[in-house]
Amino acid sequence: MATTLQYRLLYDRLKKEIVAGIYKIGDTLPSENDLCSTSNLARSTVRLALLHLEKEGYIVKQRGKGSIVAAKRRSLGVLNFQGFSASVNGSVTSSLSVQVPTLSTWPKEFFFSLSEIENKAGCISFSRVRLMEKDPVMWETTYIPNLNLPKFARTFKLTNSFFEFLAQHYHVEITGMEQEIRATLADTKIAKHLKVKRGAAILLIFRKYSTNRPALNIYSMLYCNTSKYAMSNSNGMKI
Amino acid sequence: MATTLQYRLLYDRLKKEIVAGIYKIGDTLPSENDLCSTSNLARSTVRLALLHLEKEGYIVKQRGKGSIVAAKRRSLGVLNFQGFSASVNGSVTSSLSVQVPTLSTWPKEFFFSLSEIENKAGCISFSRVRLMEKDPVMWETTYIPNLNLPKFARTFKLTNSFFEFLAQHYHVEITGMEQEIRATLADTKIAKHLKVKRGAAILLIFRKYSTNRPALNIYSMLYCNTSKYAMSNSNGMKI
DNA sequence: AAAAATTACTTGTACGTACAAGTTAAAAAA
DNA sequence: TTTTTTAACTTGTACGTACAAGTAATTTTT
Repeated sequence: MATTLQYRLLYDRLKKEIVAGIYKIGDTLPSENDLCSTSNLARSTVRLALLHLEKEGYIVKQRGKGSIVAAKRRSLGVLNFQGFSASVNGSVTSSLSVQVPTLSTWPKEFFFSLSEIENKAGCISFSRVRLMEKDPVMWETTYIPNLNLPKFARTFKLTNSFFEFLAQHYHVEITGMEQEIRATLADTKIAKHLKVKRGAAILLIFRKYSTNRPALNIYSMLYCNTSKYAMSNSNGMKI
Repeated sequence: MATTLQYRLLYDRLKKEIVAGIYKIGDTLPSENDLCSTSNLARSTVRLALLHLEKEGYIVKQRGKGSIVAAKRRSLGVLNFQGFSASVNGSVTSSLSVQVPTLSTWPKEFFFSLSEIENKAGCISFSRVRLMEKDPVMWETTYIPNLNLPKFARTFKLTNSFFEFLAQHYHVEITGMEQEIRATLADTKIAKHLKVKRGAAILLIFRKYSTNRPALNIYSMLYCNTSKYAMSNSNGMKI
């Protein structure tokens, strides 16, 4: 259903024209009064449209000057906190399998403390390397407690999006995330997987995702080569 | 100079009352019409005040219901050493001054692209080293455009909290943050400030904070020694 | 007793007017 | 030519009216 809200229509039109490059970064939009007359709207309605454009970072308003088209915040690179496949914008990404899903016990000295239930359930783990433009940039090992996820190890394919798979097959939704970030030096194993020299600077991230199943947390350990692509949060994160 | 803007006065009053706990989280503020009559303002003026409160996360508006006091979003995605400013947990933290606030031009090849306005305004920068239990763990350089922040360079003391200072003296509130994270190797300068060996693994973070002043962004560059303390987001980040 | 309709609230959209305040370029004065 | 003033723009604030649309409790109907 298409909206018939006047400010929405103007907002959509201007946004389209900015995205299409009709108004370029640094350009000033037509003044509010101009927009009023050309679109036959009251100024308050025009201002409402501009307010939303500003809120989303398409323009910056300056008293006495006008509404200036801004460089919309978009992630330069790579991995945001929402998961690899979700954040793609233009770059070619893919995955290499390192270890297919395997049921075992939890590693000793695990990087997050586990609940008794998780501990008893045992651990499914798998490992893959992520590529950006054919460069390996991230080596990711994921650990899940083996809690009521029938047939997971057999049916999950490493080329799939893990979180989408969980949502579709088990109705598991991610509700939160904690992480610890360190810098470390590449050892032989890391060097091999990420194709860097031993002693290169590597980003090391431990993550704990909580889900809508209270006992089910997902853990992951990431080694990242940030020499070419940085880790970033895609768009102005609210704090 | 105290402002005489009507919406500002109402905004300040409501904000104070929220912070003071007169309106608690989950409470609904008086309706827009109530605020109109009690404060003798037009509804558009009242809405302007509420708009600003909403933008800064003090309230959430819901059509048909009202303006509901929200838990102000605080440092959800901000990576930090456990124990700095927000989430103190016993650790003794302090700051060492490296460079007091200085007005100059922006560094060439700045890590974020600057707007024309920011570029012309020039740059105030300062630099400090953060300690955890007497260990230097972070070397932070902050860059601010010199935009309508009178006397900043002289009055800001490096032992103060920078964001609190901005809020108190200039009504500047942080509304968002973007960051880029890399791993790098310590050079001589980093080694000296963080007391590590050259070639040690160092976390490098570029941040861009946006504020309630559309043209005013705050930039900072952080070198972190994560060998003893990791960076983490304090509480389960909503994703 | 349960379902439907009404009513009284809430915020959202849209119209209008008027003046204040910041910016910039052109015109006037030095 | 240089400086100052003016004028013509821009967005910001503040007032007003009217109705649409969502919410929730009450009243009416079934």
